[in-house]
Amino acid sequence: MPLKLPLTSPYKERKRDRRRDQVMAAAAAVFAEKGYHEATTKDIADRLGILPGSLYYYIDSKEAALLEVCRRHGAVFNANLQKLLEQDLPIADKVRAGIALHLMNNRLDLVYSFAFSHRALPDAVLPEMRALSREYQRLWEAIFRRAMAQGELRRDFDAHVATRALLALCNGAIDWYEKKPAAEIARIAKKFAGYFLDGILADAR
Amino acid sequence: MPLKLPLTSPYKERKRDRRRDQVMAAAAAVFAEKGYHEATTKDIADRLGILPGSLYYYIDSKEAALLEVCRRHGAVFNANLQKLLEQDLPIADKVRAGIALHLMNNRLDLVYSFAFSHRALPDAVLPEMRALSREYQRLWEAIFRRAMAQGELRRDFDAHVATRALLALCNGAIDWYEKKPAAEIARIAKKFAGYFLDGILADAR
Amino acid sequence: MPLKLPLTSPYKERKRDRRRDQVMAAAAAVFAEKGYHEATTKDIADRLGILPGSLYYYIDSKEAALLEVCRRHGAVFNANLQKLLEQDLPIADKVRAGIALHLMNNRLDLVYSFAFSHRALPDAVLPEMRALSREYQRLWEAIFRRAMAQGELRRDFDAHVATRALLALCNGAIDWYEKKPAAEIARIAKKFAGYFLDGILADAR
Amino acid sequence: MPLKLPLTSPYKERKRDRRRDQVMAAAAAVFAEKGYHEATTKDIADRLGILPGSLYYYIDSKEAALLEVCRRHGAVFNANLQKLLEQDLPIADKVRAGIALHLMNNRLDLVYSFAFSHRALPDAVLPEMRALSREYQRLWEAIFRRAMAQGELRRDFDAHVATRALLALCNGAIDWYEKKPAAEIARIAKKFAGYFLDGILADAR
DNA sequence: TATGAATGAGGTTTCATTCAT
DNA sequence: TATGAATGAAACCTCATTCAT
Repeated sequence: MPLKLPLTSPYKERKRDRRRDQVMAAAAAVFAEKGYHEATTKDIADRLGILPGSLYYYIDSKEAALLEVCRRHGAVFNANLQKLLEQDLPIADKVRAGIALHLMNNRLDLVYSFAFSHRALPDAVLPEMRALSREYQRLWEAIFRRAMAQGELRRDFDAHVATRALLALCNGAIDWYEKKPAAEIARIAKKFAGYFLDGILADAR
Repeated sequence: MPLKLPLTSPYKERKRDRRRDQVMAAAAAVFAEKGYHEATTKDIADRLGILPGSLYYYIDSKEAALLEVCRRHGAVFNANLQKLLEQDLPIADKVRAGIALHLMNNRLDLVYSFAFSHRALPDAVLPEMRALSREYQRLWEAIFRRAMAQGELRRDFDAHVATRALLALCNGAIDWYEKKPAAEIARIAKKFAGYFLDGILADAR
Repeated sequence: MPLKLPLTSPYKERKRDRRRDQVMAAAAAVFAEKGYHEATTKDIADRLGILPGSLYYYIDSKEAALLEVCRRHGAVFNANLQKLLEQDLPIADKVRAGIALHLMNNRLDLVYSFAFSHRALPDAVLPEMRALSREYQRLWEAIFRRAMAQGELRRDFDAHVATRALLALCNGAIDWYEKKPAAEIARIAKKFAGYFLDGILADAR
Repeated sequence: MPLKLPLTSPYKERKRDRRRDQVMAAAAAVFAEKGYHEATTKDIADRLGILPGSLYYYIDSKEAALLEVCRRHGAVFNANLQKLLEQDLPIADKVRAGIALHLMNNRLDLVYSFAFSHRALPDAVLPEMRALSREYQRLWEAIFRRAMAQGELRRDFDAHVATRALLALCNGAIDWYEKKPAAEIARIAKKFAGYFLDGILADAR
C-alpha cells in the first residue's frame, strides 16, 4: 500500500493563504464601501469572481470575516501609531504625521474607522473592536501626554478629549473625502491638522 | 335639513396628529440609534407598543418615515443656525454656541447627523438630505465668512474646509458621547470648541 | 317610565336600506372595475366617503358583500332573460335583444359577468354563482330550444354549446369595450349578434 | 501555465436552463390557474417542491416571472398564427385551424389568454402584453383581409370586430372547458368555429 | 352612524448559510 | 476549489376585520 502523504504541502498552504488574503481584502473593501450590514456576501463574492457559497470555504461566517479584517487592519493602525510614539519629534509634526497616516490608511483600510462608530458593527465583534479602538486612543493619548510633559501643549490640555476630537476629525474627513483623489485628501489632512494645532482664530495670540 | 358637520373635528385632528408625532419620534429614535438600515419596523413598533403592520396606519413606508423625520429635524437645525448667523457676536461665541446647539439637538434629533454620512441613507432620501445638509454647511460658511470680513479669523482660513472640520468634530462627538448625560456632553462641547478655536499648542504664539 | 318605543321606525329602516343600497352599489362598481380580489375595502369605502371599518356596519364581510351584489345583479339578468323567453319573436330578434341586454346591463353590473369566470371568485361564493350562472344558461338554452322546435335553427344546432359561445362573445365584448361609450357598445353588440346569427362567410349559401 | 477553463460547462448550463424552464412552467401553470394576483409565490414554489424564497434563485421577482412567461408563450402564439397566415387555404379552414391552435395552446399556455384581459395583469407588464396581443390580433386581421380580397367573406365584414369576436369565443371557451379532456375541447372548438363561420340560423340561405 | 386605532394573517423578497457534487 | 440548489429566518408591507368611542 502506498504511503499516505500529508494532504497539504507547505506550498499548497502558502497558496491557500494567498487566496485567503484575497478573500479578506475583498471583504475589507466591501465592508469599507458599504458598511458591514449593507455589505452582502454576494458583494464580496462578486469581487472575487466566485459564488457566495464558495466564500465559506475560506471564512466561517460574515461576522468572522469582519472580525479578521478588523484585526488585521487594526494591527496596522496601532503599529503605525506605536512607531510614531517612539519617534522624537515636535508634537506638531507628530499630529500632522498621525493624521496623514490615519487618512491614508483609511483610504485602503476604511473598515477600521468603522470600528470607531459603534453603529454598523454586530454585537459579536464589538468587544474586540472596542479593545483595538481603545488601544489606538491610548497611543494617541500617550503621544499627547509626552508632549505635555515637555510643555508643548497648553496647560488646560485634556489628552483624552483631544484624542477623541482628533479622531472625530479624521473619521469625519473620511466620510466626506472618501471618493476624492489622494492629493485632495492630503490637502484636507494638512488643513485639519492646522486647525487642530493652531485653531482658527486670528493671531491676537 | 341638517347641517353637514365636518367629519373630523379639530380636536380629533389634533389628537391624531399627536399620535403621528409619537410615531415619528419613535422612528427618529430608532433611526438615530441603529441607523436606517439596521432599524427595523419592529423596533419602531415595539417602542410604541404596537405591531409592525400597525405602523402603516401612520406612515406610507419606512423610507417615507425617514424622510419626514429628517425634514422635521433638518428644519430645526437650519433654523437654529440661521438665528445664530443673524446675531451680533464674536465668532468664538458663535462657534461655541453653534457646537452646543448641534450637540444638544443631536441628543434628541440624532437622525439629522446621519444626513452628513452618506452611508446609512437609502437612495430615495439622499437628494433631499443632501440639500438640507448643504444648507446647514452654507450657514456655517456664512458665519465664518462674516467673521473673516471682520478680521476675526486667520488670513489663510478656509471657510469650506473649516466647516467640514467643525461638523466632523460634532458628529464624532455624537458617536462617542451618545449615551452620556447632558452635563458631560456640554463639557465635551466646550472643549471641542476650544480646540477648534485656539488649537492645542502651547502659547509660543 | 316612558314607554319603550321600537328602536327602528319603518322610516328609519327605509333610510337605512337606502344606505345599504348605496354600499352595495359601491361594492358592485368596485368589484366590476377591479375584480373581487384586487378590490379593497378601502376602494369601496372611498367611493362612499367613509372609512373601511365603517363598511362593517352594513356588511358582514367582503365576501358577503360580493355574494349579495351577485345575487342582486344575477336576479336582474335572469329576470330579463325570462321575459325575453316568454316573448313571441323570431330567434334572430331574441338573440339580438338578449345580447344587447347582457352588454348593457354589464356596463353597470359588470360584476355578474365575473360570475361566469371561475377565476376571480372566492370559493365561498362559487356555488351560488354557479347556480345563477346555470340558470342564465338554462334560460338561453330554453330560448334556443324553442326556436329549434320551430325550425328556426340549423339541424345540427347544439343549444348547450351555442349558449356558451354566445356568452363567450358577450363577456369577451365586455372585457374589450368596457370603457367605450354606450353607442360604440351597441354597434359592437349588433355586429357580434350578426356574426353569431349568420356567420362570416360570403353567401355561397 | 494551466489553461483557464470556463467556469460553467455547456452541460451544466443546459441543466440549469432546464430547471429554469421548470420554474417558468410552474409559474405559467399557477398564473393560468389563478390569475396573476391570486397566484402566490408559495403556489409556484409548492409545485416545484421548494420554498418560496428559493424561487428567487431563478427569478428576479414575481412580476419578472410573469413577463417572461408571457413573452415565451406569446411568441409561440404569434409564430403559429404567422405560419397559418402564410398558408394557402380557404378561410374556413384557416379559422378552424386557428381556433384549434388557440385552444390547444391555451390548455398548456393558458397564461397568454390573460393578456387579452386587462384585468389580472400588473401595470409593469401591461405594455408588453398589449403589444403581443395587438400583434396576435393584427395577424388575425391580416388573415381575414386576405380572405376578403378573395371574396370569401361577406361584403359588410369588419375584420377588426370579427377578430375580437373570434378571440372572445376562444377565451370564453378556455374559461369553461379548462379542465375538460382534450377530445372534448376539440369538439367544442369545431362547433364554435362552425357558428362563427356559418352562424346558427337555419338555411334560409 | 361613523371614526380612530389596532390586529394578525399572509404576501413578496433578501440573504447568510449549508451541502452534495 | 468551487458550483448549483436550496433552506429558513427575518424584513417590509397589505388588508380584511374588530372594537371602543
